[in-house]
Amino acid sequence: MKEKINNLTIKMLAKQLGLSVSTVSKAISDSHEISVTTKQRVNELAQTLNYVPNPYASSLRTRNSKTIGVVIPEVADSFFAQAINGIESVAQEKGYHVLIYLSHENFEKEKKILKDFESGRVDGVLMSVARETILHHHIDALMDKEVPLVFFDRVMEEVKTAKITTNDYESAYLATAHLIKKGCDQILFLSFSHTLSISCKRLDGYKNALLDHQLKFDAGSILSFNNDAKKDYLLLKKKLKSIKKGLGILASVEKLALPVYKACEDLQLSIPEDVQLISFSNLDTAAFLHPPLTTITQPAFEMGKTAAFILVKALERKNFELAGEEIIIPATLVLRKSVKG
Amino acid sequence: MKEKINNLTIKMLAKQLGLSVSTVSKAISDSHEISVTTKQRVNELAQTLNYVPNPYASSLRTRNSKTIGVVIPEVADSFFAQAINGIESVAQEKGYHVLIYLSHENFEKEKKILKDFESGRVDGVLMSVARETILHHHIDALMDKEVPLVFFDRVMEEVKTAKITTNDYESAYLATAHLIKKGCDQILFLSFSHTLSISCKRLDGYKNALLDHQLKFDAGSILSFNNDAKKDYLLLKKKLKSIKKGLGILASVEKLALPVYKACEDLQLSIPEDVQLISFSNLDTAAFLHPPLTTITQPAFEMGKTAAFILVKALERKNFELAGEEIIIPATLVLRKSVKG
DNA sequence: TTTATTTACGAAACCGGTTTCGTAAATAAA
DNA sequence: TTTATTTACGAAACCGGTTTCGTAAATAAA
Repeated sequence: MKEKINNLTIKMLAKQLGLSVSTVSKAISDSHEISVTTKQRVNELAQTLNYVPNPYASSLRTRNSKTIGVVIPEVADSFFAQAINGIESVAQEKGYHVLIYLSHENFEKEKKILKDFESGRVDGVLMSVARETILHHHIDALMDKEVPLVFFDRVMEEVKTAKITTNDYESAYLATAHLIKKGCDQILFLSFSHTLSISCKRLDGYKNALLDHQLKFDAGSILSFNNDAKKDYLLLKKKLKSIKKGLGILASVEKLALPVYKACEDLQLSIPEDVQLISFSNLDTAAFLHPPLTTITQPAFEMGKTAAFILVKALERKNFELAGEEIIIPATLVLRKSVKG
Repeated sequence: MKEKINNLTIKMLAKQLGLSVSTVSKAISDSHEISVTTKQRVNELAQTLNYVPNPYASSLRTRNSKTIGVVIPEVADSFFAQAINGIESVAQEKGYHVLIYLSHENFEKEKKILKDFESGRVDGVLMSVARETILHHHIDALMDKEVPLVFFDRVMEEVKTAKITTNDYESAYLATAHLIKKGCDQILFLSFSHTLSISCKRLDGYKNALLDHQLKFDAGSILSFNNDAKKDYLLLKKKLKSIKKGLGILASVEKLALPVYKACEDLQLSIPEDVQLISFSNLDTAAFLHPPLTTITQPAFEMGKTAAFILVKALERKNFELAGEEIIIPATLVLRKSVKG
């Protein structure tokens, strides 16, 4: 750790210009109190001396940091990567900085992250909750401190704030109905959580599609993954072994699709002849998988962008109320060969 | 923008405890100057009142922010997403915060980002340079301000600082040799840049493998992509049309692999019968593409982790010299069916 | 010409921590 | 018992901006 060189400050500028610190500060922020001539002199010197203001001094006084915190479960996932892109696009345009935190699906980590935000480190928060998160007192505590928070994708219904989601219910319904239409009389639902908003809605869509098509819903058709890749894989394989032809599978999140490919390969089951598969997924490679994967593709970039946009609006408008804002951006079912034509 | 509630400060704690502000500050930072009894009293009250110190006040005085800046070209790319994971793992462990910036391969954006870092916003920087970046005065300027910077993957040779890379030359050589062994007498090199460190090294490996195997290197075999997906695709298709059987392709970055699949599909060329393909890639889905893609898989997580680790070391040790540190973590050639068995 | 207003700036307080330096009281050394 | 040292704390300056309030000089209004 080297000690930093004495940086150029407003004080030094002021001295060189024969002006007061306050005048220089105001000149730089283009205050109407300062004459055009003076502003020019100040900005010229600032330019030539390469003056870069200290953001933390400013943050301390003004109580805002031009920084937003993004809390997501993971980053190596097409959906979240694309969502970050969307978030960055508005952050960059509006001059905000983006702090990224990963909860790794862990409630304690998520709590710790939000706790830190109570310090005033960020002006606002964009968040997609962890798989483990059931309670929301950590979120409430943050919002009690007047830190605006916008959910995207994985929301907590009980928390009164903006929520940017996809039409999870409808998409799952549509996908399930599609599988039924293509001849599946049993459909496995690969579940990632019993409690996450997206999981519940997708499960509901699946259930209701079954019922509406005179198929019985059977709890045994829900296969719960537990974020332990190996165990989950064995479970899946066991399940697929014991199953008859005409099976459909709806994978409720992206990461559950590849294990199906793998298990089918292992068990010499053909997709889509033996098993038809649809997955929620934003994989670029979906079209080139073997066979190409039929996906429910979420508008990830749009969702991130919208969430960031709403948040920035809340930060910049005096009386913008987040509580009402619930925006649903529809996903699209992209038909490919993992389901019969 | 709501005005923030008056936050709990050290001053208020001090008042309630009948102590001075300095004593409370020292107690909280566990200074040896303070008695155990007093520390306990202070920490107890801090706990019960939920005191969270203002990081910007602290940053301002101590001149460090416990924040590192990460500058990458894009995030929706397996390599960078995994690298971020690696970075986050050490940041989280060591108590650093991660600011993310995307250059979108654009030099001006990269310059602007680094310029902002001259403000002292971050303690150190992790960076993978943009495609467009040729000059490095913006990096020099930052380093002149004693902000340590560590390159990973895409480095600037001329800048004297730590560099975490893969064995690009060897990997490309190996892949090319492998294609030759499998019967390719012409090999296309799909290039992403003429100037990026990784591109040059990978090209060199390719060239030398050709020469060492008595194949002539032909400038016409380098196909330059220009970050314009549509044009690039047409270019590729045109090239593939005019080519005889026994072709090999080495895609020098991940995003150039899918267009090959697409073009081959369009042109009814079989991989690997007509075209054999190897790509630098960290795609999870590589094994399930049609056909499975032979990849040079970079240790993305490790690279991010190592880069962050070295940076933190430089931040925490008095006289740690980054200039010498050049760590090369080898990639692995993963054989799959896009090359003949 | 006198009074009111506007313009353009400066002094000083402030944001909330950290650090330096000074000192009374307690303890150790002579 | 006297002197030196250590312990445990506090006052005040400091980090580098921003903001409030005050005012001389210039200009406008009466």
